[in-house]
Amino acid sequence: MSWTDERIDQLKTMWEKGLTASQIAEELGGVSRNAVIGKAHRLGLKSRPSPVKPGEAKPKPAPKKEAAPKPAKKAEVEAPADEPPFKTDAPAAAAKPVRAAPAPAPAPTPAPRPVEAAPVVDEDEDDIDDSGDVVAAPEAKPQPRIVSVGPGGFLRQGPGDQQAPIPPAPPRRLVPARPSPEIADKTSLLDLTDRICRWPMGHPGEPDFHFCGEPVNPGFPYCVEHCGRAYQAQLPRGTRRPPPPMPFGGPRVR
DNA sequence: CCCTGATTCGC
DNA sequence: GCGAATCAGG
Repeated sequence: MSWTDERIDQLKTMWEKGLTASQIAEELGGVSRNAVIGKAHRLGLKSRPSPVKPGEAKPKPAPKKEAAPKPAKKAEVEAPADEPPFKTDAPAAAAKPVRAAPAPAPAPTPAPRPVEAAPVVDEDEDDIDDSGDVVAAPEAKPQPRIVSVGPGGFLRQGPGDQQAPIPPAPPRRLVPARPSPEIADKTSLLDLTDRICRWPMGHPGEPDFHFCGEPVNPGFPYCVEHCGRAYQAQLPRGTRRPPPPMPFGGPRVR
């Protein structure tokens, strides 16, 4: 896998959202946790609480690379005696750049409590459907853990991932298993071109995962509607409009 | 042990 | 530029 612009963008988004490198790697697929971290650093986005002690000296541990079947090593030339070696242990205040600020005051980035997207309310049938078969709510889906981040930065998580507050008693009817005839002509990964919107609908692995498929907003990878979602400016709190409704199988605006 | 991110360094 | 190997803390 290579780092396409899209993947880089996803990486950035997820990284900034505080997802772990593992989660990001898993989400992106085809890359390892290390790859994600490495890329993140190369991109310049770093930081985030690292377990490694920052203030401690970093004695370069002898590179125990066992894999050194390479006889031809580049000659390591020590710096000539241009400069008299400073006493490395001397309190040279200006001798070396101080790298560990004593008061880093770790950015109090409280894991940005991802707000669970408002449940998709399907109220078009309301009180009907009480005829005959009772649709037992599946309740606990074996879904392991799903964390997806759309290009807009919205973050969605699996059920068991967070949110203790789910006390509201489960309604008797959750999802009336519907055949979903509208998912017949979904846009699959293979259908993607440069001219059709590649905004993900649903999540990889789910049976109805597909892409938007609308004609793109010229110059962008998404249609006009999803460009609005992807390139939102962070509005100040309060001014923010609540919920771009998740248009899963929803209204094709246009 | 598991997890995490940081760093190094051969490719 | 990439990422496995390695390090190091929790």
